[in-house]
Amino acid sequence: MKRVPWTSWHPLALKYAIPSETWAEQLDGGQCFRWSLTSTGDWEGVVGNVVYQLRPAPTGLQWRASQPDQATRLQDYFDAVGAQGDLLANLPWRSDTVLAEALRLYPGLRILRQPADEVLLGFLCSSNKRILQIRQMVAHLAQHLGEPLGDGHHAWPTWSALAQAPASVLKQCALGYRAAYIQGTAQVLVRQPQWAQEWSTLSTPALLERLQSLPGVGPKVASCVALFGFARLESFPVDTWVVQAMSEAYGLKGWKPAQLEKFGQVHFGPAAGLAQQYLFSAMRQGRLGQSSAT
DNA sequence: GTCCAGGATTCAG
DNA sequence: CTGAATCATGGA
Repeated sequence: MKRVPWTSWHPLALKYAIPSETWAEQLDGGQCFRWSLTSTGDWEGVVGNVVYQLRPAPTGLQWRASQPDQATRLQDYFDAVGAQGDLLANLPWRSDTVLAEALRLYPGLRILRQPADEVLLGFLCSSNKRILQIRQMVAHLAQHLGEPLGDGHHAWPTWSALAQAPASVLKQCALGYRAAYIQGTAQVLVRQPQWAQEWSTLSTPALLERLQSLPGVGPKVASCVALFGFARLESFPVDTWVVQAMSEAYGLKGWKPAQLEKFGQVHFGPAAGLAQQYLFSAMRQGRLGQSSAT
């Protein structure tokens, strides 16, 4: 088996650091699905057709990649310039003790700027599944349909490969009823290779509508793709955990997802999606108290 | 064996 | 339009 042609190690300078207690939630907290903690304590993951490794060092965070010239790409992925960190100041944590607690639990947590194709494929797998199983489905898809990158790693499969995949191969990926969603969406997007770039010019409401025209994409998945894949930070995905958080910690019992989405965007403002990620993480890990918010 | 999952779609009323 | 049933699979 061919080996990963690693570059040398490079420093990764972040305006706002991601401390050690946040890394697991940052890279394995349900917004991305292809990072893993290695036996040596480093993080290893695939973005696009590139394998990356991250490791702490005495001089700071370091990374290397399976291809050269990835510095700009990785800096963008982790919002190295700190645009989101600056937005945190505008969230209502001064008056919202629930949010304040969630922010305190995961210092430095941010919305990764992932390729839209990967977010869409990942969340097409997400319906009615736990994060562990989403990871497994995506790993299977990459293994069977993605380009080999060395040492057993595989690139994300292209929509073309997904559209042409035999049913027997999709069956091995344990997608369940989501296989039809994935192949249906692939068959649409393979004819629009520039879809992400073209749709990126749409307003957020128009983008959400376009996304929901794809098979297997409803309100929640569209909201996640807009947030994680198109950097629409005002997007406020409402999943089972957010429903629970809003019900228990904010007293919004019985509210429907669409109502909670509206509430979130009004209450949290232009960076509602960022707030959502903190609340999601805290709730999912059972660390969100029941103190009331105003 | 039972229950349920970062929901979407289809169907009944 | 709203709410319920259905969907395929595997981990807990």
